[in-house]
Amino acid sequence: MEISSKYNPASTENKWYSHWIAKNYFHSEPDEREPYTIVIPPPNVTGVLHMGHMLNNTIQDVLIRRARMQGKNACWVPGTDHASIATEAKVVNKLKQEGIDKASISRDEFMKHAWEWREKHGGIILEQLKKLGASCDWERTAFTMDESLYESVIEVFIDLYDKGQIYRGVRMVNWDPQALTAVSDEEVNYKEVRSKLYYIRYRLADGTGHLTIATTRPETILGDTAICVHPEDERYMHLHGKKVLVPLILREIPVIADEYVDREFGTGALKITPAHDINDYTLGMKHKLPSIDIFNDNGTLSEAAQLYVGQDRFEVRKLIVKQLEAEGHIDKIEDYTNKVGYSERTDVVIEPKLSMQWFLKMDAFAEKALEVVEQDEVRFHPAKFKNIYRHWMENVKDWCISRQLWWGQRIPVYYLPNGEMVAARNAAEALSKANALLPEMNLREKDLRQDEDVVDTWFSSWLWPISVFDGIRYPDNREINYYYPTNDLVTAPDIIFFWVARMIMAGMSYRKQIPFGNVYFTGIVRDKLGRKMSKTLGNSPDPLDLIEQFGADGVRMGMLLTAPAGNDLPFDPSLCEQGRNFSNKIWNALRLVKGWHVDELIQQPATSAIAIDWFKARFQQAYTLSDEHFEKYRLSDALMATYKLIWDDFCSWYLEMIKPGMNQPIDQQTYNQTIAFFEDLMKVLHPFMPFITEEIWHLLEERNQGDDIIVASLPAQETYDQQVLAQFEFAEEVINGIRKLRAEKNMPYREPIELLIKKDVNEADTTFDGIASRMCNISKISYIDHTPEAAFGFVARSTELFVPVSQHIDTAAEISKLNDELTYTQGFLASVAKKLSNERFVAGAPPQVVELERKKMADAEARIKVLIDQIDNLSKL
RNA sequence: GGGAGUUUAGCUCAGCUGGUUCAGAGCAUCUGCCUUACAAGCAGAGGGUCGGGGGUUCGAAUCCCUCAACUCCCA
Repeated sequence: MEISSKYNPASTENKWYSHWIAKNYFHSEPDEREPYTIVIPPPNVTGVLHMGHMLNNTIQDVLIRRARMQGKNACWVPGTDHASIATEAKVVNKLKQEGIDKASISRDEFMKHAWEWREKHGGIILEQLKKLGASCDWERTAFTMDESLYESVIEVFIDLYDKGQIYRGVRMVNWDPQALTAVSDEEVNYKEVRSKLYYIRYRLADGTGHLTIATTRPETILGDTAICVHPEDERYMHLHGKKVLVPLILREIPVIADEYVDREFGTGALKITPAHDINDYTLGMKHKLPSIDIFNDNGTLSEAAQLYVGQDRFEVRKLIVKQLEAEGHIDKIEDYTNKVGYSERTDVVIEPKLSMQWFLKMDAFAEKALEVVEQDEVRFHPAKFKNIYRHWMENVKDWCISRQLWWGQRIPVYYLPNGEMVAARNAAEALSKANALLPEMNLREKDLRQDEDVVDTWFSSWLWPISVFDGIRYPDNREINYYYPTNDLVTAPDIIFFWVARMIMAGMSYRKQIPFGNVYFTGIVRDKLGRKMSKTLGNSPDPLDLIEQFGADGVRMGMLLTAPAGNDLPFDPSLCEQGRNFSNKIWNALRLVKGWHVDELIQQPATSAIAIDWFKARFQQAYTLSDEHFEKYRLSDALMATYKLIWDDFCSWYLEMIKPGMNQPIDQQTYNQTIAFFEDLMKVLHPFMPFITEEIWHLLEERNQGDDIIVASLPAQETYDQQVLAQFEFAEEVINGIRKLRAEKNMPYREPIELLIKKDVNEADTTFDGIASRMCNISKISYIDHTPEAAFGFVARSTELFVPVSQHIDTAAEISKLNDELTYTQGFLASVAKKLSNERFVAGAPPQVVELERKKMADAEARIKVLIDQIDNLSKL
């Protein structure tokens, strides 16, 4: 068979992905097998694949593929969320470019445009996942605006509304003046910015002087309704109850006292703008202050501001400072660093704003959701995230779920003419509910008005593990009963509250069951400078470019190796190189093995039989280790164990042990066993590197239809021979000793050497002698009882070994080296002896530990004797 | 300001409930090799006072205290 000398990922990857799809291997239907389910954390439908997704989905694919090969019914549900703010912004923009103003079209028309946009641009990210090898059940692809998911959201809203858990109220919300909607606390990013602290004078109304306050937002003075000082602040005692005048507009406002004020900050006098600051709002409530909202929804000043009406808030800041200065109100201006909230969606500065919104009460949800995590019913990996989760749950605030948008599930609340409300699936149902409520009014459909807003996107995502199986609308359907609860959720830690927490809440509430058993928190992918990768920074490599460069397998491996759970991942594209190199290594091993020709007539060499025994044991040992790592969700360690098994044990050791001589045939038995090993290795590696393993699977042997590695069973776990592993360890020490000797003494591998072992052959373990001979090009191994002259010696364990040489030995150098080792060993002995002579140690330490120390002492003594002998012998030369 | 976490080799990280002279892995580095599977490779080697200080203990990277630096979350 002709096998190309370089592995070509691109063609291989497309070929096998199509094959898997054609065979429908990714699809799952409920059956009698044990289910293994993952629901994808739905990416934003407007998104494109970034490094975080790559990491996240690689991990999910590893878990899913492994489960599939374990014989479970593996089901990975893909999908996207509708990202109301982001998508609406895109659609509005697109319309604007076409000369259409959103305000000029109807809600229905807008929705039509939005769906068009989604058909055209949505789901790019899912296509990209295929390049990565993601084995999602594409037939199950879900979207949060799909009819069944949409209706589920409405059902849940109505249910919660009817239970009184959803309420409407005026609250200070995070207002996004660009998207023209409220956003949740979790959608505000606080950034440190350099700004100014303005010291502004307010004249006393009685003309007896003035009072200076400090603020970062001078434009908001127009909304001031009080000045607050600390009650015990002596500087201001005399002002309590007096009035001051707001500069420029000369509104009279009181000076109040409250312990909230930090006397150290600024001048110790705080201006209070209840409509535009959350703390001021609280104070305003407490002191019954009026609240003057000076901003329009788009961030310009309103009539209530009296000045600068219609101008933008940041523009006004500049203008008002000038005017204040001109009129002598500015005391001084200092540089100042503070944190300002930005909208995660539009990146504009959030304006705290009072508005009427819908809220969901959280406390009842939080209690149960906390409990299941505390009790490890839902397990977090790594567990440290439990603390963060607990802290949030214990301080959880009601969830603002309304958004002033059209793209999303419209709030199913209908207002009656008298101001009462009903929640209903549709207008007809609302009408009948309304008439039941107010029979005497004889209402008609046109008397009802539905709320204009939609619910937060996360209000659909939190139902995701249930709604993708339609478990809200049909709580007893076959799918939800089979697939729920799902097994693992893989996500980045920054959205632990967005939905890990809320999915658990929804699960406990609507299924009385956890939504998933394990949550794997990935790291956040950062660049070399430690910055989060983002489109705005432009510091993220294009994942598809990487795949092209290193192959999907290479990229997958590069990401996994350096990404222990929960640790940030400083990404460097060269990491993928390691993955690519590994692919190539495997490919070359295949070329070697498939290059042999088999002679059925020749006997299996004894060395090959031993090599096979050893590798069998070694394989099981590493396989077990890798499995243990999986149990702990330490995927990078599991991969590393497999990597070393293949590269070091299989390629560097095993293949070298059994490799026939140049142009020599190999015996049938060894060949078959080697192919079998290769197959097992590919199976174990498959979840990590699906493409190359499938390719090699098919190159190793002719396969029947349907005999594909993706659906093969993982090798069985067996107990293994510990003894042969121990024997090998000694052989390895000997071989390494010889290699080192050759390197140091410039003895090329080509030249055969003799090996003399100072040991009684009847006591020696000669199992690996043949293998050592092959690997080190040893012409003869002899067991001797004396120390030979003119030979380089070295020690493995407490056995002396020698390689006779013809050339001159630098005895002084040899002796010096032996002396170094002697010193070290003597030091070691001393430390052990000290320990053992300490009665408190012998009495206090557990017997096994003491026993171990005794053995160490005996070994060290034997080794010292050997070393001294050697030095003596060399000295005689 | 409140909370959590991190600090071990040049880099990224392992080191579980103290116990081999325990300090380890991968990558990177250095040296020697184009040994017919592989230079995307082979064979060797070097490299760390486990953030600083103090304590508990027969024994501390591991437990306690303290200081410092960094990161994240919340306000």
